[in-house]
Amino acid sequence: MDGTPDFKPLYLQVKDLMVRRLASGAWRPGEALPSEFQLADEFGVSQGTVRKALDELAAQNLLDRKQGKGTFVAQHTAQRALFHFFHLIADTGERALPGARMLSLAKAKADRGEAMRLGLRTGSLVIRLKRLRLLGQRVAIHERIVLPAALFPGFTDRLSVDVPNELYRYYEERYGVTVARAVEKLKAVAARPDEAKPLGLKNGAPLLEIDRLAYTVDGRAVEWRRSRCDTAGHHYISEIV
Amino acid sequence: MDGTPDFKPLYLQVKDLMVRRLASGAWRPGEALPSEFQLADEFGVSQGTVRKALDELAAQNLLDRKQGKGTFVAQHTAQRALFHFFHLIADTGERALPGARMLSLAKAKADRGEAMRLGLRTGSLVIRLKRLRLLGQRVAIHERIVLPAALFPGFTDRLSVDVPNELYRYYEERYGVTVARAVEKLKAVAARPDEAKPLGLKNGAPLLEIDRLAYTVDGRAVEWRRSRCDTAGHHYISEIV
DNA sequence: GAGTGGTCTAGACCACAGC
DNA sequence: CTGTGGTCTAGACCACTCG
Repeated sequence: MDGTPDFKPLYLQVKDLMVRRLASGAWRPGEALPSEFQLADEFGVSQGTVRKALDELAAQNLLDRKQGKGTFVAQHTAQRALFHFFHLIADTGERALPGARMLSLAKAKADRGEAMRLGLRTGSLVIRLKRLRLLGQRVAIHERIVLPAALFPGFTDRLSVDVPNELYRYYEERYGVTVARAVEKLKAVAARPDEAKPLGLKNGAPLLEIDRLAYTVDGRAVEWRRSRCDTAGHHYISEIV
Repeated sequence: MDGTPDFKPLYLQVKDLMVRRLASGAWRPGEALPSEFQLADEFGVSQGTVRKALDELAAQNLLDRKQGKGTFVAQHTAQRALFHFFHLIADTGERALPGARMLSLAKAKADRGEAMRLGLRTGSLVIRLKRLRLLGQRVAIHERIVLPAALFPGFTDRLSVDVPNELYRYYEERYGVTVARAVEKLKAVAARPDEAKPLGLKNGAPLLEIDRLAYTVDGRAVEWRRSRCDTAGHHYISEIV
């Protein structure tokens, strides 16, 4: 009747259960998981099967395994932001997290594009955030960020200056929203007047547009971010293996 | 005296031996490897240890494992080119390999930049190739490719029109040079006259520059490619996991 | 030394491809 | 039916961390 073979290895079933725990917040970022043998007992499988599930989750960067210490729920640290979620680096090879200067922060009703990308109904409330970012000393990125307001209660009540530079860590610590995965679409675009001016460029200057949708571990879109970057002296790095 | 702990798991030693076979051409693209048990016998380890080495090589896309059939050396097919090595896709989500139109093909002495990137001595011979590429029906990419001439004997002797669109497959089949890995650096740049004209753009129009260095399995750089792309209606995709 | 993850082994059985 | 890779188990031992 169906056609789907629907055979699912044990270790994948175990993995699904673990993902559910991560998504539900039963296991929180930074926490240590029970040992492999404890988990094996709990799930009624052998330690080897648990290990295979854990290894896959670690490969997806959802867990951190440390020999001799234990298995920990991955956490958004500065290091992770820098090496995992920020791909713009200086042409010299140096990496540094860019500073940020807030331009505006407001709550509004989602337009069609925002609603579609974030999986909301048109008219749902979203938080819109604009800021400039600095590569080295130079203002080089104009950034627009859109969040579903329902997931971030009280976000706009805070003074603009309070919203920190490292947003993913902030989402995680303050709202329990962990970004696990993102898809970036890159284009070259011409700078518009409102972007060119703060970046010290002429209208029409080439900018690298990075259009990012970020997702939680259970697949909900939680942030839409569009960064327009002056890539003089910097580049976006992408490794193909 | 030394400080390096230098403990190396068996499966990594086995993996190294296998990589050497791949690099040497003892195992050629498309070929089937011996079965896990045969390999285990040959290397004097258990089948589980061989499996772990094979799994890592498969994860690096150096091998293809097919249940019920065997383990095969990865090969550059159109599919692989499309999904693995070509990241420009239409904004609609459609993917298609771009056509190519050769502009020029010549042998010359490497300049400093070419020599440095390809790990050659200045003055070594390189092959320079320029072409235009089509996204859909539109000429949208201006591409410059540089190869170490020593690895591709007779390349420039062929009529330009003979050099095929899918270069990586051609390198592999004709010269036994397999591209296993690449690093791409992306920037937004302004179109120069010689680029703008064939692309039907104004001077200074924004282009996405993709600067790629491609490596063999044993880490030698074998191609430097710089593509400048008109990204109207297309984008470069990058997934962060 | 006790506890954790990492490696290695050996054997049984399952899913899949192809003759 | 046979051969391949894929899963699952159980047990031994190794490397690392920390008290």
